[in-house]
Amino acid sequence: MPELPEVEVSRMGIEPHVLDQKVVAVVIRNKQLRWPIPDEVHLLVGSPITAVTRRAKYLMLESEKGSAILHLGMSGKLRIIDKAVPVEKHDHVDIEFENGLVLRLNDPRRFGAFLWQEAGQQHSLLLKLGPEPLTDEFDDKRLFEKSRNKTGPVKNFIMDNHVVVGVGNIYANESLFKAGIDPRRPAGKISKKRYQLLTEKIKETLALAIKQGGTTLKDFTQSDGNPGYFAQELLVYGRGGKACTNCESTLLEVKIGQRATVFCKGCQR
DNA sequence: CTTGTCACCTGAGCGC
DNA sequence: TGCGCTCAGGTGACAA
Repeated sequence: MPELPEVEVSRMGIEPHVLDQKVVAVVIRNKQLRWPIPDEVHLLVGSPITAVTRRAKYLMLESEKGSAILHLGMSGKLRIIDKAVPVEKHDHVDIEFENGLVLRLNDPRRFGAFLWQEAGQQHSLLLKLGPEPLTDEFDDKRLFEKSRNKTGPVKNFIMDNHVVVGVGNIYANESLFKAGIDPRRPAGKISKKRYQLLTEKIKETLALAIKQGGTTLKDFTQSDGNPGYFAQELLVYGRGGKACTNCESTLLEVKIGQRATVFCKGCQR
């Protein structure tokens, strides 16, 4: 399900309901997510949430004791609901708050994670992450320099979390189309000028997607249960075999690094 | 070091 | 209806 925009939309949806709210219970129905949920997550109980933050596609519920770290994997969804709402299939975790609301994690494929980070510590998963795409730390200079000597396709390069975080399959496809770059082109052979455009398009695409409430394909919903509307803006993702919106030629679909890749042979070089 | 492949898991959609 | 197959928005772990 979620790429950075969907996670950020979830964060914004959750924050007003849980900020400064004391956690009264953490209910775990199935601890077998990508990793077993550690017992330490119960340390959240009794303290108010001091912040809801995001790093890459990880969400952090912070408290004085430490932070609960949530990752939605491919199929995870978070909802803010009343405690009385009946539990459904794949509702693995509830975080209950003093105000009677519950943050409920539903994740059919269980590629998501629910982990714990001691106050003042940095979880090992977060240590090696590259810069946030929507900050000034992510710029064309960095992209260009990191790409030298890279022989693999540029699409894999921009999806590499060491290079920049939060660019998943949808937005990699979309950004490369908007920048007019063939996703198969070796990352090390792209000019600085073209990386400048790509950097702009990545930022622009992610920012627009957040504004639209994320991309609803099958099952993404915002934390209020409403869908995101960015799917209407998709120019190439999921449109293999259809006409390019720019030149009308047929969009090609190939696999790059096991992932569906759609591009226009005419517009992307 | 880099690069590529596999694995984790469930559900939807398709052809037969 | 049912079976078997493929595919799906992520990413750590491992092999080469």
